[in-house]
Amino acid sequence: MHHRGLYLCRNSIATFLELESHFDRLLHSCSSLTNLKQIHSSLITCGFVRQSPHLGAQIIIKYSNFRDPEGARSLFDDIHHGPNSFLWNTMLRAYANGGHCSQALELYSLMRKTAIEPNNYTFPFVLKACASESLSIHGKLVHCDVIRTGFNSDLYVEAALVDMYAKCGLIDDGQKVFDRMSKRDLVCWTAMITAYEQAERPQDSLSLFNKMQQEDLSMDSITAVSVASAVGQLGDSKKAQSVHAYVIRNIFLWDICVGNSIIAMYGKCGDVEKARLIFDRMTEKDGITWNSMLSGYTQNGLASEALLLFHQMQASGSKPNPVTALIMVSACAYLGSWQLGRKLHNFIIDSEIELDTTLWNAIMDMYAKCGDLDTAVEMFNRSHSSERDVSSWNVLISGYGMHGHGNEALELFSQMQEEGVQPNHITFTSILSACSHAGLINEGRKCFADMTKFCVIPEAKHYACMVDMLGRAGLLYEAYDLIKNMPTKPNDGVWGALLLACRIHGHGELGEIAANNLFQLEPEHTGYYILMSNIYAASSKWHEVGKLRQNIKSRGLRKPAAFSVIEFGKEVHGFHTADQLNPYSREVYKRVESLAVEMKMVGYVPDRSCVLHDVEEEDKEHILNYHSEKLAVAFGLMKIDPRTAIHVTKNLRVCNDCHSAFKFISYIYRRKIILRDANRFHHFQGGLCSCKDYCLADGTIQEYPESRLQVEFTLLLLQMRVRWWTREFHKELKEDVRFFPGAPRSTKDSTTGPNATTWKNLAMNRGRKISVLSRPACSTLYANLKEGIGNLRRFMEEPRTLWKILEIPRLFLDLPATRLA
DNA sequence: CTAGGGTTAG
Repeated sequence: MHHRGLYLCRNSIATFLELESHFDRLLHSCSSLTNLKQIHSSLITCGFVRQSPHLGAQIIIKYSNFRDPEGARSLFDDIHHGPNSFLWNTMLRAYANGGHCSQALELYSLMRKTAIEPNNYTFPFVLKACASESLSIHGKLVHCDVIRTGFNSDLYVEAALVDMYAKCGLIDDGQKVFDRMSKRDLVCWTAMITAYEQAERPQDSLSLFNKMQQEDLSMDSITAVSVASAVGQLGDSKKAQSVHAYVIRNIFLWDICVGNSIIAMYGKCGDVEKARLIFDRMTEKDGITWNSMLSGYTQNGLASEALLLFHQMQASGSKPNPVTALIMVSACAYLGSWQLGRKLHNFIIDSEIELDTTLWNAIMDMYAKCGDLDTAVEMFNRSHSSERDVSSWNVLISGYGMHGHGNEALELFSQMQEEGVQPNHITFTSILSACSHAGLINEGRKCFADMTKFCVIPEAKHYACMVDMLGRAGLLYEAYDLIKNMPTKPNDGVWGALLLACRIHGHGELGEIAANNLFQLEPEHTGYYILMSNIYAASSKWHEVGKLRQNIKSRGLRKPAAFSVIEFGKEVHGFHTADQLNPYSREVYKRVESLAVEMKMVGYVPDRSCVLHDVEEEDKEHILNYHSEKLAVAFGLMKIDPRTAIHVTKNLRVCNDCHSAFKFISYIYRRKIILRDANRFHHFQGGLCSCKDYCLADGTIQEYPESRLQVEFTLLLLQMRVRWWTREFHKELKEDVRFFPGAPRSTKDSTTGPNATTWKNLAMNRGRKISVLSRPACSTLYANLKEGIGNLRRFMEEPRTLWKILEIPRLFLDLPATRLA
């Protein structure tokens, strides 16, 4: 082909038109950059290049399609442009479409200097360049040129101005241009509708859409995409259905984008089934169709469905892109599945998906949320500071916070400032919640006060962190004052934090205030009714409890189902409360029953207040055993190598009773249990939890938690002459709680048994103070000890039957059997 | 001969 072109030139037979149409055909069938360069050079050789601006323009466009703006520019510079702006416009188009906005603007200013008059074609290209990099100042200057040259009533130019202002974030200026237009077509309506949608103002976007319909304009597929996206932002399932219906009625030719945006819309409105219906009906799909469906699943907590679909996607040969990777990494983070997360990480590396900062951050976050903080830290350290952005720091700060390492989080926060990284609103959410989890109240107060120094305006979520922190520490009125002085209206997060604090400290008055606000804000949220009814129950206001229960019933509300996940080798096991679907459920059921007996022997007392059903006291205890997290931990005890930690993830907050049980289990069986709940991580080891019981206790951080006291005390009893001591201790308990708090009343002979001194010594040997226990904690402990000892006595009386039903904990086997006889 | 509005992740 190349040679034929030259032949035609040499023989000079061909007319201008013949040559032009010849090259036209060549360009039409040109399919590679190399091919294009050949055509370009043969045009130069025959000297025809300067003759036909038409061909020049074609080649410029082709170059830009092959993403080679330099090639386009070299041709452009070669040509004698003549006095009109045609080729300039084409070159501007090449720059603008390729996203080379500074080159486009340079060329535009060169054009102005060369005194070439811009026309109605010039402005849309230049404005597009300004829009793509949000250069509003340049955009405004171009707007001046538009007015000066009199193109301000050209429909295309006006639409481009609207779009430019919107993309630069100057939506009001865009609206002004839009309002002044004498005639509006679908494109500029869509531009304006999209502008509001992109600005996350879905209401404005949709009301504009309604106005458009009143002008008898119907949408096309591009409008449909924006409208669907706006409805998705609203999360209004009813509106989603009407948009869907409207699209079916008014757009006869669906393209993939419409299908994709409808899938995304349904996903965001919580209607995954409908999304899947569309997905299955789409005969042609692209990468975004996948991704939209996957994120629909993950946004609705259906991570396992997402994983299944991802699997099918790979099986069908579709290639995941970086966005797919991001969605799936977050699904693993949600599930807390380290195995799956690790697999996915390897997959990303193997399939050479580009690991940009966003994806890198998501993977770090995934590891932190799967309990593997070390790997997250290592990844952070391995990245160069140039590859880090604010989110990288945020991810690690919140990771430390989740695991209860408040000081590390604070250290990272100051390190970040030393490196000149500007903290944003998310940084402050992370650092405040880290302070809250670690009980670092003064540090938290200081961070909150410093926010304005960093030009971050405290939002409701920051107030919620503060209320949570102060509230847990028992500073309920300080928390309430903070809420009252909020510059904006307190939201559900803020009141929810106060309500939780009131539950912890049994404060009915403030609890009612918080609850009444919450019932108005979120009338469908079951958790708030339950929290408030717990507060009433704690102060025996049964009438009020009944009223709330009735309220829940009449609204037809249900508590979200609790769910716990545990990994075992390559298997991932999920447990629901009282689950019978799990293949191991029989074994697990037996194990939780025996666990309860074993734990009671060392002083565990089931916390029946954690059962909210209206059932007999004895049944309550039974129900506690079948909590999803207990089932998962029991499974872990049976199946997982004792040298490795048991990792469990729960979708809701851990229940108080399970929290206490896991402390016992970690002590008795010498197992490390790492539990992720909806709020944070709990690392159980040796009878202690890393959260220092901050989530449950009355605010005083106990250096010596009650569970540990109970365990050690009971073991002490076992090691001594059991029968006798049990009886003696029982007597002692009846008299008084001598050893808590403060000094013992009298010092008995230490050889006679575990009196106050024995206790003190026991505690001292471990470098602990007993006196840190507060009075309410003491009375609970006292009651629990009493019940625990009662249990122990009953067991002692029938040791033989007991051993039969138990898998005897190793610790007991270590004890000489004679002592028990 | 050259023109304007778009979908997934956080």
